[in-house]
Amino acid sequence: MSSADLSRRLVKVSRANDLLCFPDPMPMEWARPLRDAGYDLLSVSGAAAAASAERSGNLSWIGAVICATDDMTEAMSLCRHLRRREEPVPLLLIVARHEVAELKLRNDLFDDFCVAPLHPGELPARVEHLFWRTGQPVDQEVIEHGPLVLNLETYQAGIGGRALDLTYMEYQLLRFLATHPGKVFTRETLLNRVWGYEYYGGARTVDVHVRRLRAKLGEEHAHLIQTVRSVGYRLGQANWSPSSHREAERMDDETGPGGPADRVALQF
Amino acid sequence: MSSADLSRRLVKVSRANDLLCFPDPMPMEWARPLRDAGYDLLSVSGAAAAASAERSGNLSWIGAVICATDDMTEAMSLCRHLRRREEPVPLLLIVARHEVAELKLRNDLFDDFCVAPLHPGELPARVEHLFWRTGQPVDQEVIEHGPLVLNLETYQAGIGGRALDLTYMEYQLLRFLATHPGKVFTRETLLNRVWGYEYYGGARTVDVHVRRLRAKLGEEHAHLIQTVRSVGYRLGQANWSPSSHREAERMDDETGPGGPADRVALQF
DNA sequence: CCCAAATGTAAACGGAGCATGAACTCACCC
DNA sequence: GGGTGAGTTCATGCTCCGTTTACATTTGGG
Repeated sequence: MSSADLSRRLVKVSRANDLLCFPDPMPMEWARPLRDAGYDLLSVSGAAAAASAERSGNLSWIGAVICATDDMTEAMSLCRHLRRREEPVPLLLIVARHEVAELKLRNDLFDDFCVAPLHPGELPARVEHLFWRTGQPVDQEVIEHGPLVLNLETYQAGIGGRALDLTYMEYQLLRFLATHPGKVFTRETLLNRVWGYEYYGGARTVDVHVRRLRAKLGEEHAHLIQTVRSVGYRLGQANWSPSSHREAERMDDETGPGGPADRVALQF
Repeated sequence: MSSADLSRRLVKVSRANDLLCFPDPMPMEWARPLRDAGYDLLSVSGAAAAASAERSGNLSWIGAVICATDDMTEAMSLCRHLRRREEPVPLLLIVARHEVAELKLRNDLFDDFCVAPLHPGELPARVEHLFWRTGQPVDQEVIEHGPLVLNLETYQAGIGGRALDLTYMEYQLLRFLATHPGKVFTRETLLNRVWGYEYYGGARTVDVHVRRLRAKLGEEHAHLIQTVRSVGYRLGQANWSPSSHREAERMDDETGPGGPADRVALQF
């Protein structure tokens, strides 16, 4: 046994150092630098395995390193599962080069990511930084949109000071809409992003959940979720020209009526 | 100003995103993918230069990408400076491989980091994720044409600061015309491109929609959609020749008030 | 000035798309 | 096993808006 192994065991006594890993087994290429940095790895084969591990009371891990280079679908499923936990843990995703562009709309599923192939030192450095900053108040823990408040840590929601008693799917749907206020999402997009890519169900499900959300928001705020006919739904009175003032600086030599000067930053 | 510049100013799909960069100039290797992703780069040579830029009121940047591969000392100095700002901005650090281990003790100086050399797509993806998790609103994609503003994400439209309540087909038609300003489209072309290639319907449908659009644009802006007799419709360059359709039609021999410089050659 | 073609205008029909209420499935718990 | 609550699906009615149709108006050529 190396001295590194020994010190890891000594450290572990005082602090839990377990990282949840995917897939099972974790490729040695990444398992080794993590182990060398003093972490213990608990590999799981997917979301189901993680769930059963949790049910059996094995909840000691303090973070997750998910490798999505081989099975992106299962990796994303696992990410989504981990995000549902009452006590979310820092989640690091490893993706292949050609899939970097795919991350764009899935930012909510992970806290940090690596691009494979990567320098051995990067992985533990990134985990370290992740743990450091999750202890910091950098990340937003609430989403506010007008009278609407979503607490991402406690999975609570409120509107106009009143608490909203939302179910899980209701919360997830509202949260997703609220993370991109104003943007219109098709039902299909919502099913993919909120229900999951492996979900196959009717699009009317979205309608029903929107309806329940509106009911719980109350008549006063029901209009926060707007229907865009033939397209989908969006949250709220989107202020759709917040960048106009920046644009105006570059267009100050434009002539003619209706120029940026008299354009107001409107909110509807 | 060239005609190309004019048209670019009138119509653009904008993501106004200024990033502070170090060093000056930013290495093309990283500047290019960031520019390609729609960011504007403001390079500074160090903390002092950033400070003077701030004093001169140039505070438009919304994030910073600091490359520490060449001058780690100055880079760290710049990081510290940015951290002292009243309104902190997301800060991404680029370090060389052999310096990854150095980061451990400086976690507080940056929000995220990259290890050089890196995949070109990683940089914008990381910036994107950084903005997402720090709660920065991602700028919306809009099309502007004079007083007309179309928000592609929210399916909203406005004219001269006033919101336009458009139906789905109205919006799609206006959007298509606005993405090719000045170009004349036959009714058949519009039916194909806006309604769909498999659409079989009367050409008068276009007329009716144009009429409704003009009505909603208001008398002041109704001329934005111009009729070209025996041909079709176009979204006009009415800023400089609002009085006469005839003049706009005969662009070949025109000697009008706008001058040749303003004549837009760009018919795409 | 007249006529024909092209376009503007108004109204009405009909269907697509959505809200709504209720029933159904499934998991979990006492 | 009954009960409860969440998620999903189904059926129905309704509103909106895209399309058509008919008619008025404009345009341009002879």
